[in-house]
Amino acid sequence: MSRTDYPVYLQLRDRLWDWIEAEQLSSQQRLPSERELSERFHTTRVTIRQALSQLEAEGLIFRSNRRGWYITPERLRYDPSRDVGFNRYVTEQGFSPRTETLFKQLTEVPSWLSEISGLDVGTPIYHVFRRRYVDERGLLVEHNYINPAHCPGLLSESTDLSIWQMLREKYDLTPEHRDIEIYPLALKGLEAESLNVNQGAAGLYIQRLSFDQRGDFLELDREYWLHDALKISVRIGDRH
Amino acid sequence: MSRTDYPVYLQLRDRLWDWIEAEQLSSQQRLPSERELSERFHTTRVTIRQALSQLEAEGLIFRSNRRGWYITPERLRYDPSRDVGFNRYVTEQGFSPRTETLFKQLTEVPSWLSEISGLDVGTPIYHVFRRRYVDERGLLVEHNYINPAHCPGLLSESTDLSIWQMLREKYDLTPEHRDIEIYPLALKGLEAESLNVNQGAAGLYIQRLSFDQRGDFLELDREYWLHDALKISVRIGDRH
DNA sequence: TCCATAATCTGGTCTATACCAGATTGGAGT
DNA sequence: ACTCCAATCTGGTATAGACCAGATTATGGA
Repeated sequence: MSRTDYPVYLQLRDRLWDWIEAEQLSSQQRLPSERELSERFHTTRVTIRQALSQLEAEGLIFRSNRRGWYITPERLRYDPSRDVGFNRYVTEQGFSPRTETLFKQLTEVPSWLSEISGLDVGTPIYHVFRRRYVDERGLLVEHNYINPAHCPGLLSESTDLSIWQMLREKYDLTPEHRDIEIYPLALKGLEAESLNVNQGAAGLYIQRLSFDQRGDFLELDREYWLHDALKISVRIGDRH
Repeated sequence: MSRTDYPVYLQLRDRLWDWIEAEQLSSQQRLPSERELSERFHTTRVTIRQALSQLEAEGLIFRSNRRGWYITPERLRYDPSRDVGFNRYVTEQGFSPRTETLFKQLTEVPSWLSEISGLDVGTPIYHVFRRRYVDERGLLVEHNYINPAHCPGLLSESTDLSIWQMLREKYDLTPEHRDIEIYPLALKGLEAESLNVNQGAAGLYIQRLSFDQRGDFLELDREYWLHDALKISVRIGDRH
């Protein structure tokens, strides 16, 4: 029934898919090693790796550096237009969240940030770098750049929870409008290392630039997600 | 100056990047063949392909099936929350758009569409499948499912321009609210073939589900974009 | 029991080679 | 000039092997 000119690695993809279904492997479970799979399916490691990469691109499996291949959990639904914190999203969907602050510092506005925020180069700015987990899988890393003019002393607070909740409750800050950018990219450098993926792994970039009522810059959020980790879901035009 | 434990294919990536800059290759220009590059950089074709794939993931170059590698054009800015037609977007940004209708038909609502639209299974529905180009590069394919109850005779119109414009001007239809979903996926089957990319090539999926004031289903739009083709850009909360 | 270390297992990288199929090109014949 | 077809060029697929580095596991001594 299968087309004979169908490449071996795509046939293997289908057989692996079926095998995973038959074995009822579930979220975060480990597959047999590449060597074992290549024997079981009578092919070479190179070809089995091509098939595995295919399933990886499709989001069925993911790799953990030099540890093996695992079944990808369900995507997290995510609405970047809302201020709801990450932790609430995750728990609402029945997962367990965790946030790690990798570093936080007071630094100076670089030129690229000056261009999009309107702040002068060299102005003080908070910079927080965090990693977020769902069910102990690191799904994204996030850079927050926050205008200290509106929230002095922020860095002495804990940043392992929602920054927006803190800004709202402690400093009475709410964004009036936002510029959001989203596009696929390759995870590289610090972001790839922090997420324990290969250089060039597929990712999704989400940037949120927030301003207050006076048009002053409040915060910039740059998120780097694993490509298979989320499903953006937004409702537009519904006021109730 | 380079770390000695840096893998060869990443070093090659850097050298290729520099070489492309030095040669001032620009949008849609072709690179030398893989065999030529592997000689020029004193390595094998397999390794040069790894480096090329890296640059492909980063969006610097793209491949055209069995023709060669080309420089990726700038990303198209795109706001899926607005009703502005594709053609207008593209021309506003200085590119030339083109749309091809691959097929259009009157069919029946399948179960998956019934679940998200609220229409009964088997209800008549228009189905249009189109391919969109920017500067003669096919960037996306798109499935439109339109409720014929609101726009009888739509299929006899030309569908090579904006469907929304037609719905608005000819049938006085405007969506009251929309559910939008966005996530990265692998392009497969019909979508991969229509875009002339390999099975499993990285892509971005955008789905828009539109309802009218009464909450009736108007239209479903499922777009499959090349991963390097667009940058989603949305402004939220700004009423002026 | 604990901890340091060695053996082992895993995916990651790389070479060298071969053949295939689709796309392009060049030339012969009209 | 034009058309058709064969030669050639391209990336795509596949084999068989090798070695590396990080992660895990087993082991043996304190």
